[in-house]
Amino acid sequence: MNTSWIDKFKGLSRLPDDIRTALVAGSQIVTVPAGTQVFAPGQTADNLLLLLDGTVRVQQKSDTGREVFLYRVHAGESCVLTTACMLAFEDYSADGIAETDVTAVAIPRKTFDDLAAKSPIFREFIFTAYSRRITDLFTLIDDIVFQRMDVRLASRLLELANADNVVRATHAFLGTELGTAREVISRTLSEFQRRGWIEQSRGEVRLTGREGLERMVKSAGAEV
Amino acid sequence: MNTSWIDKFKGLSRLPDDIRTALVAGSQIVTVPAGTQVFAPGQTADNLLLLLDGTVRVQQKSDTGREVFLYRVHAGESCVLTTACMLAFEDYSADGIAETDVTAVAIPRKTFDDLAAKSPIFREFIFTAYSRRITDLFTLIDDIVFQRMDVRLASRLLELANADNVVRATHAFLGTELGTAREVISRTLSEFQRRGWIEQSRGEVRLTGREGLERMVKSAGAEV
DNA sequence: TGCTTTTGGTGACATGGTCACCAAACTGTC
DNA sequence: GACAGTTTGGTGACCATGTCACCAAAAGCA
Repeated sequence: MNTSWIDKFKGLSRLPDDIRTALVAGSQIVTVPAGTQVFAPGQTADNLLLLLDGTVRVQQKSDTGREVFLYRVHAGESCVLTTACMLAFEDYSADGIAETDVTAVAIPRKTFDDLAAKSPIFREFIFTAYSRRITDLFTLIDDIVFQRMDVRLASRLLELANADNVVRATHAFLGTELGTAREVISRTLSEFQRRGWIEQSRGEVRLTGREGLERMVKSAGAEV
Repeated sequence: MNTSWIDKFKGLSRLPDDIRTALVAGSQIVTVPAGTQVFAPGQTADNLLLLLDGTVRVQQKSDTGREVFLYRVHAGESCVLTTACMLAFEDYSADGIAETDVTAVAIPRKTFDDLAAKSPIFREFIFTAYSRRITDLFTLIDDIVFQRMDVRLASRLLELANADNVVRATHAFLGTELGTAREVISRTLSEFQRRGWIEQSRGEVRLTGREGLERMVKSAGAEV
């Protein structure tokens, strides 16, 4: 039995051998293609997912059809919201989408509960994951309420850029990512371009002057 | 040993007798006066609080000194953020203040961990509490991003009004409550007054036409 | 090629946040 | 009561952002 994936998760690496064995035996590795809805309100989720590879985007759907990005689950993190999903709250309306092809460890409810009973380290791992999400949401709220749009966009561009300093995203995508309107993104990007920080082409932003963006973010005392 | 407070918490009422005894024996009832800081970043919290009476206001402090209200913990709910506080995340900056005199059950870390190991029902109670907070934050974010200020204020006034339809709060307080500026509250309240929905006096808003406020809230498909 | 869809640009306008002030209402002190 | 200081609320000007109504260019497709 291969337990090697366990060490991808910081909080789990200290698990004793018997728990590691139980965890691996009681779970399975799954892959889901990009675009799959990993969880959704009303849909019973009977697995806790630990991401080995890829990213999951968690977003809030409003009544009016618009969407706000909440957070992104990366490899090495767990998608605790699926456990909240298990509990099925009435008015809750967030869903999770695989942004890329995703490989994950699926821990069924029974295994999850057994381990939570037996292992203090596993418990701490779960509580830490919950707390991390909560504090992430705190900083997101702080950001939305207090931070200027141009700073938030600059910060997000730096985050999303690949090794070639290119962000592959439409203005509309960046809009939902920051919970704003496409027009606002268009205007702000034009301004960035005027300052020589970026070049634009359809569906793509090329960062030609990271320093400018970084300066803007830093001088605003930026959160992520 | 008096275990009667346990039944104030919906998720705990199903606890078996031995766990009830352990919970009561391993915790104590505390009271804190209004205005006390219940938890804060950097401050080690070694107790999980279950509120028996009073309310705790959880708010985010921004770098610039402004504050946003995040949520309110009521009697019968647990203040799970103290557990997050135990974990002490770097960039986390929310604090909790007793808004009224508060009576609470303080569960020290050791008892908490013992019970989490022994009782599936206790575990579920804790996970439910976490999930509840997370979904609360989701609806808050949705509200901030999509809802108009006048609707949010109307909704909040209805919530905060006492039995006499009076809200005792300054404009500045309502401002932090909704994450906006005092001036915006002043303007919006003037408009409500013009429409005959409220009367104002210093530090006090009297709801003289709840129907109008309720209509506004309902027609916006309102969240809390 | 022409038609449709996706993406991006733009002006006009409404809402909300910020700033600078002022005025009125309370508080405490003499 | 008179006075000064503090708290609370009101207001106009201005800027940032969200909304709406269009249009145009680019890409996809029959």
